[in-house]
Amino acid sequence: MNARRRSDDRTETIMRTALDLALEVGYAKLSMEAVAARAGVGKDTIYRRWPSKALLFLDAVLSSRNTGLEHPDTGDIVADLREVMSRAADLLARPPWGPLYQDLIGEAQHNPDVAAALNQRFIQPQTADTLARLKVAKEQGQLAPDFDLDLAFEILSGPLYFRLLITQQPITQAYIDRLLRALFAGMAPEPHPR
Amino acid sequence: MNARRRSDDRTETIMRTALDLALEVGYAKLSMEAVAARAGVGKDTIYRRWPSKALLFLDAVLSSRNTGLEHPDTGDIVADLREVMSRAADLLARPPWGPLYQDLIGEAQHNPDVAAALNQRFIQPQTADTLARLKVAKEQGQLAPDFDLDLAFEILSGPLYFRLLITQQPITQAYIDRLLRALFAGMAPEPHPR
Amino acid sequence: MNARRRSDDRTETIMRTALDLALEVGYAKLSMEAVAARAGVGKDTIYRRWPSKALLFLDAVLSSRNTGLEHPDTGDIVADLREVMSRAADLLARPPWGPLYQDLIGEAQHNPDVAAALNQRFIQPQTADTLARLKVAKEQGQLAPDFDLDLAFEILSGPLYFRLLITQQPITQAYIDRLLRALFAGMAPEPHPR
Amino acid sequence: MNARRRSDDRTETIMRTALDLALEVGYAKLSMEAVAARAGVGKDTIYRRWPSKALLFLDAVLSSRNTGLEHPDTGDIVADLREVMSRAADLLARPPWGPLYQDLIGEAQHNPDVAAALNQRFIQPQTADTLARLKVAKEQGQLAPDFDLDLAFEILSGPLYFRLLITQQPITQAYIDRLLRALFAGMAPEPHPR
DNA sequence: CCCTAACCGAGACGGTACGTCGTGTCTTCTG
DNA sequence: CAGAAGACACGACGTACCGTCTCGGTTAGGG
Repeated sequence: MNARRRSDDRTETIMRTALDLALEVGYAKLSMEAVAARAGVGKDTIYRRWPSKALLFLDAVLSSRNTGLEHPDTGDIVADLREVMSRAADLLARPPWGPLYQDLIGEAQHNPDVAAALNQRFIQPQTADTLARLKVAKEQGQLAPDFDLDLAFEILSGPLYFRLLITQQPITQAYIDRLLRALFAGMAPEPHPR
Repeated sequence: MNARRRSDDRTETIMRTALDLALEVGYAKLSMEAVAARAGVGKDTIYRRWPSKALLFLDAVLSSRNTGLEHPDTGDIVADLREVMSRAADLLARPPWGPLYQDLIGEAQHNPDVAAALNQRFIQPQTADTLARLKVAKEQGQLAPDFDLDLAFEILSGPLYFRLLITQQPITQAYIDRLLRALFAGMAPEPHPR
Repeated sequence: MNARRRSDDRTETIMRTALDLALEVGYAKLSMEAVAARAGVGKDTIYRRWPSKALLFLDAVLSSRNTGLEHPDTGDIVADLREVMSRAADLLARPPWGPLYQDLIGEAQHNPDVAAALNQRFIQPQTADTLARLKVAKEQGQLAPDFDLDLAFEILSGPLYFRLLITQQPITQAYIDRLLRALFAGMAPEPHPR
Repeated sequence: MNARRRSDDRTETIMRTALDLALEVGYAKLSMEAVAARAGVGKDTIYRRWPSKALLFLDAVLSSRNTGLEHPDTGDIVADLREVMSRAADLLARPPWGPLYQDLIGEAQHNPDVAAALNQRFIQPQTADTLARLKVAKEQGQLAPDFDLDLAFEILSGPLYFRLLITQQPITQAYIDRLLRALFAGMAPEPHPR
């Protein structure tokens, strides 16, 4: 009801500053000293809140905006997935967020705390949202009763991450459509499946 | 024809030392100083050969062994893919190689040189090998003429990397089988696709 | 008239704590934070009373005890001086007071406030006491009318401080006797002075 | 014969810089960071040579000049002592050297390394020089055979240090003369000594 | 006897400096 | 004469205190 508490102000100032700097020089060259200096804050004030650069960065990235990646429900599961995948590709594979997200995942590879926090705060909610939408579709009969929702999610997500992190090929709308078509129309090895 | 040249010895000594140290303390805590000291080599001798820690590490990891991930051809494309995917999962997602491979990919996220070298020296050959095997299968009529080989490769690889890098769920034989079944038996959403 | 006021209690608690800590870790490693923490007192409560660590320390040392260095008057000026000098050497050049006193003088070298307070609160009273005793002796005819009292005091004190602060040689009873003998029997360079 | 070695240059640069800074801001506010920055040198380069600010400062002060406090020998011991004491008072009790010397002695009060080095490198040589001059005088019959040389030195030095370090009274030529007169003419307690 | 202003503990805060580590370059000296 | 050894300038680390500044929670005295 009343004004935001003093310490909260600093927390947000620091995260915003960290994000700004990360956007300017990249996560690798981000330094606690620079964040402290630009934020007009003592280093202790940062270390009191985050034990490492990695977790500050994670917090800064994940707190900075609402992802806008919630699933709509137009009644057409394929259209809805297409919509969210497109938005995700636009957001996470393009500047300014793309490099930050890549760095976050890069850091997670050798930092269990970051890996855990990233999973808990971003991957799992996003996964749960997708699975919920798929579940509704299955209940509405748009998907077969034995449709493997978990696997479907990974088949849709995996290739996108593969392109983002490994081959760095662009993730186009056409590619998303190919993926969706393969998943929902079946990728039968023979001309006439079944 | 005669004994290996002196400088080659050093190159290999350094790479082996770097690899040993990386296995002991992890890539993040690997230092050029430590490599030089343990290898009994001047730091310049390292910098003369590699421009950065990242590329030395990449070289050390990729040169250290033959991957053994070439595709067999038993005539059964699914069995052959299953075999290679299992071997890859065993090799790349488990200690001692798993963490190193993860670190390599992590480093690639903010280091274009590493990303390029990793692609060129590991990902692309591996991709080409798989695609070649798939092409043979298509020519033998095991796959439909319009079967999207590139996409198939990414649908098989993507989810494995997703689990390795993002969710850190285990990559079991059962999971590989689920993936292969989905891809080759089709994942029709409705009982009677099309 | 009634019980000591609350704030006085704190003042003494703080000084006592400062003294304890100084005895344990030395003045150089004494910190206001540590004093506050051990005294169970806020830092402001200390700063409200003393403007700096140095002046708190000075207060703590000088308030902690009565020196017991007042001059007796047995009628024998030499014996009386000998007595006081011995007591001073025992007190100020030996643990636990010696190191504290040395630190105080050390601090005074670059802190005019400490230098002034030390002079005013310890050195000058002590000097005045000695000079008063010498004056009585002169009036009693034990000393020549033109005996230079001020200089005599400095000749007695200077060498003691020289040993305490500079050469760190022990100040023995024998040394004090040598000093007194030199001063009162004369240190004639030639067999027959003048 | 050939040019000064590189590392020697840095050693001297650092000492000179430390001395300059000490003259500007005083020893208490001298910081290793500031020395390094102004000398254009990494902090490690300083720490490789001196383990602490105190020892760097000591080295800087003691190496910076020849004291010029060697004893002349005009044949008149009193005149020679007077000469050296005057020069010492001018040098050590006046800016710019006075404050530095005071700080050095101040630091020595809680730093045994500094105390030892100061004694060994400055006090003892100076003492030895004075005693040698006194010894010559005694051999020439200017001083009585039982003249206590060591004590004489301390009676001459002690009061000067007492004024410098404790009471901060000025050390005038007149004061030096009073001291010398007292020592050599005798300070008889009675009107007619002996 | 309650109210209220002063005081207090606790410790966050912006700073400064510490002493250490690793980087990539540059020197020195040796086998 | 190449290479080990390591010095070097630099930048960042994470820590310790400084002296100032909130923040609530007493606490005692005056109404």
